[in-house]
Amino acid sequence: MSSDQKKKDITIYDLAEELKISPSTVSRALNDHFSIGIDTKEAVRKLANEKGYRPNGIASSLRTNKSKIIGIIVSWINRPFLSTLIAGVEDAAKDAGYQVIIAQSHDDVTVEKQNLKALHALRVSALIVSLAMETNDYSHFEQFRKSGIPIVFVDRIPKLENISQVIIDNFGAGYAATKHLLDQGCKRIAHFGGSRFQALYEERMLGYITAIKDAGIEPDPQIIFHANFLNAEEGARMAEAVLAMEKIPDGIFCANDTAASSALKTLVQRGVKIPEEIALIGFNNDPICEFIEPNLSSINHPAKEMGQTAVMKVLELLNVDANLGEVKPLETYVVERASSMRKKL
Amino acid sequence: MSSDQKKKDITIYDLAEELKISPSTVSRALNDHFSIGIDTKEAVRKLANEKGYRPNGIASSLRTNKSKIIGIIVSWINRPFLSTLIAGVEDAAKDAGYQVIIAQSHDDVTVEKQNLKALHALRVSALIVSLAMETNDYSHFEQFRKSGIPIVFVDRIPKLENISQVIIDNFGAGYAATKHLLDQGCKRIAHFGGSRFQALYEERMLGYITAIKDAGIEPDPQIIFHANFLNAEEGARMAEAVLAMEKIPDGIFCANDTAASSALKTLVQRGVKIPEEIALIGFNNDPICEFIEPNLSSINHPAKEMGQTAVMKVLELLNVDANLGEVKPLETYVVERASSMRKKL
DNA sequence: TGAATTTACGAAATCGATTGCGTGAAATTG
DNA sequence: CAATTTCACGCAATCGATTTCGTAAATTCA
Repeated sequence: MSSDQKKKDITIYDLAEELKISPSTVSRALNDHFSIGIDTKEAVRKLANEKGYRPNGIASSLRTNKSKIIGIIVSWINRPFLSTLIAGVEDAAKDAGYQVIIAQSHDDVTVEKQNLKALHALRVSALIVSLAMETNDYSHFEQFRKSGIPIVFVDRIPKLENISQVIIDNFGAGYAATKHLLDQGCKRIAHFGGSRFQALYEERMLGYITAIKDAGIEPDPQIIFHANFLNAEEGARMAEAVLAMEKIPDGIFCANDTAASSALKTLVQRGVKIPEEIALIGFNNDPICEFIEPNLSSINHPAKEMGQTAVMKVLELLNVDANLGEVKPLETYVVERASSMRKKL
Repeated sequence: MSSDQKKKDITIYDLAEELKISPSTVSRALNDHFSIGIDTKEAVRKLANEKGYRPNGIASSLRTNKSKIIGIIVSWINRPFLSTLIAGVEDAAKDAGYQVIIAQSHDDVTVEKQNLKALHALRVSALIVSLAMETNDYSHFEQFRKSGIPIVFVDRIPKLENISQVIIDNFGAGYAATKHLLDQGCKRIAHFGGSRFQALYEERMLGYITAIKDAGIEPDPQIIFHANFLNAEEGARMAEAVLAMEKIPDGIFCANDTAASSALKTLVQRGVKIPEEIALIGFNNDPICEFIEPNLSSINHPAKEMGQTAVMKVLELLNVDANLGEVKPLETYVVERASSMRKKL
């Protein structure tokens, strides 16, 4: 009610006028340009502070064609893994003076394209993307990249050459998870995998298959499942399918914790003894692992670190000295918990 | 490697030149202005499409002083409740043609202020804020509001008059949770509450106290705890404190699920029978409730709906017909699960 | 048919910060 | 002391879309 007059923002022109100098000088003073005298700089800063001057990022962006905004597209932000990744991105970005703008693809390629358009219109400085589950055509990104805006893919990356990416060693992780079950004495291990469009699930599966073979066991296609979203329902569904088999597996490697938790719950409800009858290991090391009973073994996925690394990549690309390429996957490791530990320590 | 020349974006000037009309006409045509002929509009749209024209949101923002961006500040985006709320905001915002930019305060007032500055510089159209835990001085928001940018507070709101907010009936929810425990036969109910700076925790506690009194029981300050962040560690710590008491409570109402889960886990580990010896109910209805054993009773908190409602409020304020005020709290309800159900159905 | 509208569009200013090019004055050099 | 450099700063264009103020041409009205 009081003085609700929309106070006009004060600009460098206001400062210039008051100090009897030119706007250019004010601008340079504020940006600590070398050609401006120290006293002038001081005076400008002081007044700017007094008058509560706030730079207009929009104007700056228009002129420089850089928005100081990093766009990020993920499927759903309210998944533990992705929200933690975003948290990492936001932290690292803030340190570098960037803001983060988010968009959800809802795992829908069409929406992904729309997001891309919207973020392009905003002239984001760079883009961090985790693909929608079924994205297997990447032309929309190509178009984006042509306008010179760096794109860094995380986790769910396209099958393309010459792109910037931050990933983990999915093959190795899949191998390690399976090896862990084998070490626990499992002889017939099922795999709950994700969409075959996503390289990362393919890799995990390959790791699984390789580990099986290395143990002298012939992989059985019958016990390799593929779910598109690996959500709770599908986890339960695959668990039911497993129980309905003649030769019930004695181990399950599930490519994500959401589905694994659901499967675990279903199995327990059916009276299956975990890990004695079926040993289970998930993927991601979501918080839920430590709360579900029995605690769920998993593969630790450095979500936050991944987000931070992606920002580093972005910064690297934003500077001219872009030394692309070096794809060094982040470290993962098996987190052993009750759901898979047949051999007590 | 191929044609990596940074293609210059095409502008309305390019379109204007090619069509031998003025940029103003192009602009109006694209915005479906009434004063432009139908054929001209068609022609412009067609060419714009062919040439792959993308509006420069930045330029538009500068001119109109509206960014079509909604800023959102929360403590940590990787909390189930908040990430779901943000998901709701993003969905509703997208439908209205807005993008969402996020910032994390990390529950630190200083960071919250920095976020505010950054978002102001970007000239966000509006702001949606959930306060940092310890924020009890609101002058930084006042300053922001003076520049005419609407702010809608969600969940953790300031103790101020005349603000836009989206909340739940925390008093009622606290009352209901406590009443539920009383109905289950609890006689001595402890409360794990949050920061006293936050009205919402105060309200929940008041609901708790009122319910206790209504049942003819005198509230005991000894069993009312206050945690600043209500995280896992504090949940465990408060559980330990409870067990160390002479007169151990037979019920606990915990103001958030993260702490409640941790407390539950601790209690189970200590051999306490849940719900027979201690009945427990949390708050938020996080996904974890259905996975922890025994399943955790909770208060359903409509996170997504809250986000969507906040955007509606924003839209309302962005139009002139701002009918402020009508603070109608969203609905909550008790979700009964094993952790509190002494009386089997 | 002359006057009043309506239709369809253009010229140019504007939003606020940045920046290439210049310039006068002081400082340095030979 | 003349010739250069170095300093410190101003002018004006620029980024791309929007918008106010006009205006010529087409249409309608009396």
